[in-house]
Amino acid sequence: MASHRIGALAERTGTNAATIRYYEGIGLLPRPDRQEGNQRRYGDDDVRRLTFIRRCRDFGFSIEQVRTLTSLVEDRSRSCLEARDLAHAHLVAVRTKLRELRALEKSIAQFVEVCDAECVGGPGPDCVILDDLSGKRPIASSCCGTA
Amino acid sequence: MASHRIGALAERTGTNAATIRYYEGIGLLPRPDRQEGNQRRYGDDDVRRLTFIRRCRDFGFSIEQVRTLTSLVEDRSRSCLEARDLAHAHLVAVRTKLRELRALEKSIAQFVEVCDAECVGGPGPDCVILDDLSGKRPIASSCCGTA
DNA sequence: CCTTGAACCTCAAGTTACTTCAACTTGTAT
DNA sequence: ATACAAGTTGAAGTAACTTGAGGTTCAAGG
Repeated sequence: MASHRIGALAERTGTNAATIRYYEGIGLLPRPDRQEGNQRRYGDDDVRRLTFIRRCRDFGFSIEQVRTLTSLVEDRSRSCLEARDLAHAHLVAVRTKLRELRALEKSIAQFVEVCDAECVGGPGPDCVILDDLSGKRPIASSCCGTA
Repeated sequence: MASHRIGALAERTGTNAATIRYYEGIGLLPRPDRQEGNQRRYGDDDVRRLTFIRRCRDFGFSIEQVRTLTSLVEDRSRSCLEARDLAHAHLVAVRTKLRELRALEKSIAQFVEVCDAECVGGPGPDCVILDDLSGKRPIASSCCGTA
């Protein structure tokens, strides 16, 4: 049985040690055994569990959602379909965000392009390209006229 | 000149009224005029500005980053090239976020797919798809065997 | 054996970006 | 006139951590 101290667990899972203690505090991780000098000792199960938690968090699940998911992992009498539904709901949210982000990327890229094309002669106080970002006018038109 | 009260501005921009007051408090939005009874009145400029802020926030830019961007929009004496550079830096950030989000979408979708494919016969106590998330095994394989 | 420095401990407070609440005032519709 | 929705303020609460203070414990070198 591999036994890790908090630093090793932290490194293995890419988690801050303080965050591990925090998770223990809120009951997301079980209280581990302690060695002689009161230091926490973790086993491979803990590595797996924390990896799972971190991955879910990275995926944007809230702590409460992760709690639900881990309880599903723990309690096999409950349906894996429940997990599927949770993941599916999350997928929908991710896809919405993705669509919006793509639109944003497009408009910023366009903005930068216009800048490159029209600001080369040097900027002026009447440059209007900043209006683009605030939606004052549609992107692309004249820019940087020196008064 | 269209003049909105806080509720109208909130609805138009998809922002909580409390958040609007909060933005005012931290100086992200200018203090608006007040009507007779001390209620805030906003114009179309405010609608645009808040729309811009919300858009940036939705895409993960911090309040401080948004502050920089809006100051560029506001202060015309500064170079539009500065705005270009900032926008370009933001574009890089957005693209990174996009990549991450796409990867996320892919893995959640895959997870849901595996669930759909393998859990249709009904879940069992030995369902192992949850192991996928904890990294016990690679995604995709048998699932939900009823003991 | 002793010391030194990294890693660990606890508990408290700080951070970001809001949201919620209480207690009150104003605006609007019947 | 009377509701009642929408607005006001200031303070406190929330999520999910992070940072800090002040004190142990552990592993290595002299």
